[in-house]
Amino acid sequence: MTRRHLNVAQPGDPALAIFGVKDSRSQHGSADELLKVGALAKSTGKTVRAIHLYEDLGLIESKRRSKGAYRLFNRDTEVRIHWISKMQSIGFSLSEIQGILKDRVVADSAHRTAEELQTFYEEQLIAVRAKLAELKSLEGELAASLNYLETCTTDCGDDHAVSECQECSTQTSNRVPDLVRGARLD
Amino acid sequence: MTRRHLNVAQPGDPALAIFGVKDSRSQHGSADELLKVGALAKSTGKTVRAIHLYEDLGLIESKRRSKGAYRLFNRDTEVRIHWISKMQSIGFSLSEIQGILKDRVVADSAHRTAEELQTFYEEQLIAVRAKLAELKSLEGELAASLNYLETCTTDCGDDHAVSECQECSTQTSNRVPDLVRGARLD
DNA sequence: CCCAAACCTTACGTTAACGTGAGGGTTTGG
DNA sequence: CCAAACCCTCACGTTAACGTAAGGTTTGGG
Repeated sequence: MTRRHLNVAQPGDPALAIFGVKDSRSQHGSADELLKVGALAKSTGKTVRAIHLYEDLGLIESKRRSKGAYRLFNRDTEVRIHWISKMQSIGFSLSEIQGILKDRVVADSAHRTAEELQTFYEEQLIAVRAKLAELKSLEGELAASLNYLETCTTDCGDDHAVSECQECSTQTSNRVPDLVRGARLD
Repeated sequence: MTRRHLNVAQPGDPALAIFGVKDSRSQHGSADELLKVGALAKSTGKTVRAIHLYEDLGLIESKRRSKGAYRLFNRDTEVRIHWISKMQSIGFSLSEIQGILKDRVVADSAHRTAEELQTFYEEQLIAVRAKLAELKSLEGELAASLNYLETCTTDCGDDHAVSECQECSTQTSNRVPDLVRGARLD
């Protein structure tokens, strides 16, 4: 009872099934298709430790335990973990992911749950678009810098000391890309 | 001499000036325009501690110290720090940023230095484009999920238990967006 | 000249996301 | 049925990027 130090959704919470799935893949495999943690780790590219952590954080849940207390997961957990990986690689923290999953309301109302998810994903969409904008801007800056540097390496003629770049006569624009300026020291 | 535990570029390294700047802003203010750490912090939105850290990591450098050892930075450090912030917000770690700055070769050859930077930025551009692709994919998934959920909240009619979503007859597609599937529990 | 505000160095604390054993059961192929 | 391969539960270690506090010096306006 006092064992869990982490913010975990009550283990007693009914394992909510949210939004229908007509998709066939998710309905099969009732009992035998269960994975032990090692197999799950291998198939998801995560470590056993990571999977344990995710469980502690309430991000995943094992269907049941073997007689010897081995965790047994069903296949859909792979989907969940891949999703987690994706979210992570995009910049979400585990606690943010936790937030997403917790957001699946407790009240057993499909409409309310759907609305909550909608609200959440709308916010996420805005955040994602902001990140996209930033990255695009960086892409542009990188391209500009490469362009600038290209001129340096092809049009500059004889090599010279870096300090002489101060009086460069090769570059036509007087605009030095931020990524070049930023990388400079003064 | 044994005081620095961090990977710092040799303090003795000549403060390299890389690539010319015709831009007027960077040529002015010889001595009086210096900023104390507090002012720099305020103008960049960083904390004093962070700035000290950046200095220890060799990401920035104070022009000189006052008689009482106060750090005095020149204006261009603001540019550098804003650049650092941008890089961070996009997902680069301080040590990666360190890598970028270290990459400004020691050999005093403008051509070689330019080539190094080029190589580096080319890699970065690829990485950035990969991240962009991932984010775009996520954007699409979010949009699809919102679309799916929109149908739930508007076309579904009477409210019902979440578990009944399993036999949904409202959704026309049999494809449940990953972000909805991923958020489900089984 | 005086004192509050700002700065200095040193060093321990913190959150995140696992890594890495320790000590001890469980499974399973041969 | 037995050893190798897995798994379990603690629980402390680690890296990153600062936060925070302690104890002392420097600045600058009144």
